[in-house]
Amino acid sequence: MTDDTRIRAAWLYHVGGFSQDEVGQRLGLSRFKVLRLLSDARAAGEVVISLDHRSSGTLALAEALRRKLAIRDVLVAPDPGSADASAARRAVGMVAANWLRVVAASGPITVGVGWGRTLSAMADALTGVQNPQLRVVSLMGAMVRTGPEGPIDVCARIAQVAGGQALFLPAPFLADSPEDAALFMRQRLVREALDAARSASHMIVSVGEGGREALLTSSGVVGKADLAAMAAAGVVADTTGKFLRADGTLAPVDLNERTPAIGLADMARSEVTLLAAGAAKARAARAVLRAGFVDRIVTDEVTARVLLRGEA
Amino acid sequence: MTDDTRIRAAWLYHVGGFSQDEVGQRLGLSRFKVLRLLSDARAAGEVVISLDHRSSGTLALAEALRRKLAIRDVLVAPDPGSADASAARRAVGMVAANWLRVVAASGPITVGVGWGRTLSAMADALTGVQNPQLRVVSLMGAMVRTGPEGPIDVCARIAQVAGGQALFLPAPFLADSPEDAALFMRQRLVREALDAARSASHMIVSVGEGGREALLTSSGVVGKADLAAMAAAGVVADTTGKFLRADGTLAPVDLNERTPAIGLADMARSEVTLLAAGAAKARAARAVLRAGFVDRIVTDEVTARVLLRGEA
DNA sequence: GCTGCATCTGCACAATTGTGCAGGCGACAA
DNA sequence: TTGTCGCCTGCACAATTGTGCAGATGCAGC
Repeated sequence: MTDDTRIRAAWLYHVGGFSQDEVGQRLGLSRFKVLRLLSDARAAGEVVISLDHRSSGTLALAEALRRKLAIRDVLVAPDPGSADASAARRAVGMVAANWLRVVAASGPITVGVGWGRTLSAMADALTGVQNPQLRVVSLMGAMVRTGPEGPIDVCARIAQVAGGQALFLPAPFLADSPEDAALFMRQRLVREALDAARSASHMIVSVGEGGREALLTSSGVVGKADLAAMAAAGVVADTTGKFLRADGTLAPVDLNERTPAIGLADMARSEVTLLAAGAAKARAARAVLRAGFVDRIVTDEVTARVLLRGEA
Repeated sequence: MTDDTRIRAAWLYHVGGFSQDEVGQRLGLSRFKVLRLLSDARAAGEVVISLDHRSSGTLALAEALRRKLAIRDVLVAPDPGSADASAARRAVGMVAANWLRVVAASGPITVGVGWGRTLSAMADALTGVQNPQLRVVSLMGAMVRTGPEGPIDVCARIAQVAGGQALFLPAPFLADSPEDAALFMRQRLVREALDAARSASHMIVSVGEGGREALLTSSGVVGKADLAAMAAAGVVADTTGKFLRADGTLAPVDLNERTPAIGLADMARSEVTLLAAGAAKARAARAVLRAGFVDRIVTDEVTARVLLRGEA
């Protein structure tokens, strides 16, 4: 009913080339109704605009960065202009989605995914994949107060657009003690999920800054005491529930023993794509890159420049 | 230079969410310049909007038609509204492109393609495929005065977006006599192309109405005498250089011996997708369907209804 | 039935986008 | 040097699209 007219309106407008007024006449709706229908359709992902990122400028930048980092592949989204980090996330998300569209297009394939706003943006931009043999596995435990960027949501949304299967890690993102985390990881169902994650040919993760304004902090997952421990241990980045120092090594904090998730060694065995959107992530991204398990980075132009400039 | 600013402007506008005015300020261009840049980018296929066609209405229609025709698959594009046939072609082209995007996504695959305005629309709408192992083969000979809808153009454009390989049939679409056509088909290079075409796992063809206003006539390929012979023999459709009667059998005209192309038997062995855009094509499409080699039809809502209503 | 709450609708107005056209500018030939 | 031809640029104006808001409508709970 509404579903139908929405799609019909979108076709009349985008393919038929009618004005919103004309669409309204044909469908017996007011122009305003059509206006809202169209924006709904865009929000629902029924209408997707996707664009090329291969300008000569970004290509050169990507190649330079690829050489410097000595990794397999670098994709750079053009600078979307605003300092607003959400624009950078959308840009990186779109480029990552276009890449994933090709990778996950067909055949039996397992993809491990992290969480966060950039991965959420990627899920938003992802369309046109139809692969029932796609398995999407969450690489870490779940949050409690979970928005669209939580581990479960991101994983489920990606699986859903492709018509594939989603697998979650049935454990909390952060356990109260290392012993509890170990207990969780011994559970049969958790082990099954972890095994699936370890078999993933591709992993897509993002990076947190480990700071005060980071999503991990603001979402209330890590508390005050943990924050202090992180600062003391020199944590500058976190991915997949692992907290790293600037040199890419695991920081000596018990947090690293308290997150049920796959380990860094598992990631080294898979083809890992790192999403880093926004220059504020540059330092953290550098730390993750130093850890040595990243095969491809997708980032925006500004951040790419910062990474290229940075020492060593 | 221009290439670069065009893409940059597109990102600022579509991803960054700036108005054309603001984009102009950032890039040091006038609003009008930006306006033109954006429409260029759309024309160049750097910006693509694609939309879902799965409304409940068209799904029901598709399923009904699938049962009636007893073929594997039916895709119905929502009615784009105008009686204008080019809108129908765009709609069908977009749906077909979305289907092909999935099919041709990866792995070594050979796809045979026909020609015409609908296939050209499909090529326009096709993006996001990146498969160097894709081989696109033209199923018939070439036209002389060839626009973007000629066999060579369609084939090359599809191959180009995917970064794959295009193979042409190095022969004219129509030879002067059956003997000449046979001579062409004995050429080694022609035989190679035909062999490649026969090995295609998928073929995508459209249908001509065989009438006066058909592209085949207006493009000057068939002359007056041939037209009369076609009328006398009851030709109502042509695909891939074969001219069919309403019952789906080859019409007794020497045209059928004069077109260097793969044969109907070859098509029966492959998975054939028929594109039929616009109700004017309904009769012709019916004839092709009766020939029995079609596995999937992509059509628009209006035409689908006509086909569904039609006798037998 | 009534009340309060939330959602939906369409309007006036604001902003953005698109178009036709006149002038400008460089290329090229005479 | 000059004419002229084609293309590009930006302007005035036209059309389309987007927004805030007031009233309408529906609906659950009393």
